[in-house]
Amino acid sequence: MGRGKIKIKRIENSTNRQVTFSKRRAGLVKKAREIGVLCDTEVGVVIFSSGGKLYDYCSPRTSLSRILEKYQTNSGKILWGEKHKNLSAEIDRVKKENDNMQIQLRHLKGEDLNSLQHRELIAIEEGLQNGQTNMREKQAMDYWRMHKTNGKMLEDEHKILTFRMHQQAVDLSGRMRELEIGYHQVQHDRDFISQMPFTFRVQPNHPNLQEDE
Amino acid sequence: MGRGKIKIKRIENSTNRQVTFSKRRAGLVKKAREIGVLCDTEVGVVIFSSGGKLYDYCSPRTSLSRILEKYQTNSGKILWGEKHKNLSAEIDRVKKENDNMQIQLRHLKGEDLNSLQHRELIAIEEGLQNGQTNMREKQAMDYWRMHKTNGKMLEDEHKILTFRMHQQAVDLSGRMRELEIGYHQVQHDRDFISQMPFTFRVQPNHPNLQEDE
DNA sequence: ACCTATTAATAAGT
DNA sequence: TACTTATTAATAGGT
Repeated sequence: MGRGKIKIKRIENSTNRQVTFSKRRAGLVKKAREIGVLCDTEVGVVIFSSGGKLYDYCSPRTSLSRILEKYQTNSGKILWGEKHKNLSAEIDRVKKENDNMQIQLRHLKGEDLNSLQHRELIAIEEGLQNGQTNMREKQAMDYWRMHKTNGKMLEDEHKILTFRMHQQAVDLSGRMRELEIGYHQVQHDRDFISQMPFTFRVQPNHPNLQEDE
Repeated sequence: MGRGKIKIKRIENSTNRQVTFSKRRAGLVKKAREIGVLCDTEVGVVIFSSGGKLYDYCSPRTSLSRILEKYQTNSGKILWGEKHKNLSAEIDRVKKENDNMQIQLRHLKGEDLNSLQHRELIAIEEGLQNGQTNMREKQAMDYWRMHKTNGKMLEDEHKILTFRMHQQAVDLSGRMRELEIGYHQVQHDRDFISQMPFTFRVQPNHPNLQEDE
């Protein structure tokens, strides 16, 4: 890939060899970085120039020595001591925790959903609902406290608020049940609507549809 | 360098990620071999797939462990105490990451909200809404695919579904705006209702309240 | 695994 | 060592 094709054999001209080394070293490191990011992997590269100079690369969130150690553990060659292995194992353990949380976060943010089954989707949606319910309670509490502090809390309005929140909770849990049931009905039913999660059904008395009738 | 340009960021689709990993791993090793031959250098490459599997390459006439040893000797900085320190620091770093994610997760689940400011609460609620929107899109897609496969997809019902989802999105974003505005109004107003986030207000035409009128 | 349109790497020249 | 560009090499997306 250049002005001409070259054979993969030692470059005799030392200047050219040096230039090619610089360029290709940069290329190799770039490729290593890319595969690390694209494929979420740990990569380490060590290069000794013919002059004996050391160049290296390793993916972020780790270190070359850790990669090398992992290599030794994995390939069965033991050069370094036991205590360090313990530390390394601890790191692996914590990183695994880390990965799991990362996945959970992704799921809660609605990313990476394709790998999930219905059951799991339902669990996540439930989690989101709970989160929202809690958020709203917290916000309502804030309002309540604020107005109490200002001496402006009105009993009636608090009642309305409470009722409304209760109503929402009931509404939500009802929808969740409908959703779950919907997913487990027999699939060869002709009645599409009856299988649609309640969340998506058109409610006849919904304000935005009444006008269309 | 393919049918399309890609961004260098984690490939979300796990199948594609796997395929790309295989291809690029081969490419990386080829490049390593080439620079070794062309420039007469020793090269070592270590890759851990996200599944933890080890892949490596090292130039002929040597071995990875020899390269690693040379690396240690040459870089000299990896004395035992030093290495120990590095590992400990790594553990600390990863644990800190861990804690942060844990906090994020808690917040998304609606726990531990008292330490947050209104702005942050709003951001989190927005995140929850996005997550739900994505969830629902995914579920709607699943339904659509399912019924298409069964040959039972009815055009009209798909239209209703689409309309309903759009309506919900509009509804939600409207509520969010109302909520944010509500929080920043002057606090000494007598009118409690006007300060209440739209989310909590009683809507006169809500089906569950109409009966009470 | 294979195919190929496209992008990316780079050899040679300056 | 850095820049340019003609050319080859790598590979993304599809089958």
